Amino acid sequence: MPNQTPPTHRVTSFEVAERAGVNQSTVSRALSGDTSITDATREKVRQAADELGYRVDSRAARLRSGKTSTIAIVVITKPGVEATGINPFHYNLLGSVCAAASDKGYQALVSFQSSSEQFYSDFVETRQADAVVLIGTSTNDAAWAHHHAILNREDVACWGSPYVDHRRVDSDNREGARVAVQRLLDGGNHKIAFIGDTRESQPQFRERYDAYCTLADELGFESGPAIFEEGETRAAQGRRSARSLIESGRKFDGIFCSCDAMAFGVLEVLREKGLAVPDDVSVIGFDGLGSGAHSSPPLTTIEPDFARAGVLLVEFALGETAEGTRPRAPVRLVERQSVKKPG
Amino acid sequence: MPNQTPPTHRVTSFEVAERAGVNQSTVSRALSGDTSITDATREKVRQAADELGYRVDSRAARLRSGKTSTIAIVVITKPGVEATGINPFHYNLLGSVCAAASDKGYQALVSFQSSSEQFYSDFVETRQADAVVLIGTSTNDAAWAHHHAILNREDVACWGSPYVDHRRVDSDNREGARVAVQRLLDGGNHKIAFIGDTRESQPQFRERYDAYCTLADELGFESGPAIFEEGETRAAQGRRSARSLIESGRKFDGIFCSCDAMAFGVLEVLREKGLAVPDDVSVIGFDGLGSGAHSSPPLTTIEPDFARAGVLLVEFALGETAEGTRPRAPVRLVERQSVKKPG
DNA sequence: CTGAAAGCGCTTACAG
DNA sequence: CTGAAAGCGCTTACAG
Repeated sequence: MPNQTPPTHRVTSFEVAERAGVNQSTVSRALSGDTSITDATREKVRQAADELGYRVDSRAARLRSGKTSTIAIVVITKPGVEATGINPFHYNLLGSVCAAASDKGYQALVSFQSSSEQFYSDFVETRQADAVVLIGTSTNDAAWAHHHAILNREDVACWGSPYVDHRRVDSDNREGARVAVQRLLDGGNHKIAFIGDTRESQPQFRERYDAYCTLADELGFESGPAIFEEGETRAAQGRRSARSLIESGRKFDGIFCSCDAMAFGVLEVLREKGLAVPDDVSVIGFDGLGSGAHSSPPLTTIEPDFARAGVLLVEFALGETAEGTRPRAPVRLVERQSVKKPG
Repeated sequence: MPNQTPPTHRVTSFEVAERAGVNQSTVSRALSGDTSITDATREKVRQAADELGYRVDSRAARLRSGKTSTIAIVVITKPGVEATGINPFHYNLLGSVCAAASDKGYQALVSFQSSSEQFYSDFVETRQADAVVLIGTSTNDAAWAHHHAILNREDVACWGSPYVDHRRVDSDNREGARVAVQRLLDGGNHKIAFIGDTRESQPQFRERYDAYCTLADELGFESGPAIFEEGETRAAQGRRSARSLIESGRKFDGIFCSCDAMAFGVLEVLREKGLAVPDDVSVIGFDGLGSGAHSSPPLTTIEPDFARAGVLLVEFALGETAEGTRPRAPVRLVERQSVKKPG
């Protein structure tokens, strides 16, 4: 156990230098791993630092070096929604972005923003971060409008923005739709309805719907217009949309939901109306929410590769992505029990 | 639109001072809201700053002022678990801690840590933060062991640690157990089983179990030993524990689960065994997970006040809590459909 | 391979 | 109410 100096006084590199009998600059080099330093010197410095309980002050180091080694992550949430009400999708993405940042040697500075008094993104200007990643619900118009101006900056990347003309990362929605629809077809479902929010401000859902339409021609299944009814939450939208679909009299034996949160509402109404899932109608979602494992029945879904999504966002914000590219997170089928088994 | 200088050169407070015709120190005071500055001067400075696109460099400001204005939040997760597999409870808590930090004027530096190469908590030593909040799964022994030494430091607070003798914040577990058990009783269920992980390393669950035992005497319902079977996930533990309970032949008409994640597994097995919830057996959970709204049936549960929990953690870490206090987050009943209606 | 010096961009006593 | 000076604790050319 080294002699720790009492924490009354902050130990500086100067004192370490004195104790080790070297110059302050040598302390800095030794501790930062500069290869020009002799092993013997480095060891001497390390020991002195340990004995004094010295740690470099990151504020000073960053000021002098000009770096921040930090990525700001802003999570946009809906006003008035508490922690338990935030779509788990955004939490998952947050976790992945933090992990990706960390893997690249960056700290993650995160803020949750829902209403105007919280809107803030000047992390780079104030030298708090080298880049900013924005993620969150595309339904908070005010928040995205506030951040709109920075969304095409080279040190920014986002997921979930309602705008298409920007530095965004998305799921591979076309491929996801293809896998979803194919899975329904394999289960013998050929009258496939699409439930989801395809308004202009929801580009990711529009992509899924557009792909569904294209695939209907290609693969020859019965499609139709997107079904969507307003509601407070995605689950409520799902419930009302499902009712609307049923009441329309339209025939269907499969439903492709634009997101899991809506699918949960759809599942509820189907059960309530006495329609068995998957025997009467198969349902597939999109997002890969973990809670889908506990819905009734457990929800089959398309899951984006979250780890990859985090990496893509961080790389994009750090300017490591080739110009003109729109990065896409790969997707995969998560087989559970809401779609009829093939054959 | 003010004349923005090209970003080739970083604008300093010195240049703003020149343009505004004041001293550098006046710029600093004017922009930081120092009340001794005249409105006229402040306005002059503000304008010069706007015209030059000046923003204070937070690294320099923090170095000089000695502050960091940052709280580090470390989220402990299980090794090998991806973003979708992290218990949503910890995400919710993370969101609340971030919000609480922000409300107090602090930034939140967050890291997810699961395995030894990621373990790190020297945020205060390296002047990256003024305090650290640790949250996460109590099942990652190695992680908590690594952080054990700092858990009684005045600038640290935690939630979920397997150790009891430390600066921890918890749900009001006794009150939660009381509300849960009373709800079951009100629904006419008097043979109440407890399913949960009550090993020593899970103090929060032990508290719930202990309260259940005490209440059994007080309120006069049939209790019994805690039922717990090992499993990879909480859901798996819940499934195996439910099977074990059923196979034991013990009579029960109500189950109090130590956490929602296990309750989801319990619900599955009950359905599989043909036991109707809540008609044959009522089930109540603990944690207030949002996904409980979509289980079958939707799970009645005890929810801690997450917003308050976040505030308590931040205040504790910031040394604003009275000495010797163990802060407790209040709890409330979230009525859904897994417990029989009273009367 | 190491030292001596300069300076990153601010804030804060200390004066007046 | 504002100015002039000092200095927070590092890193990095520049020498040798």
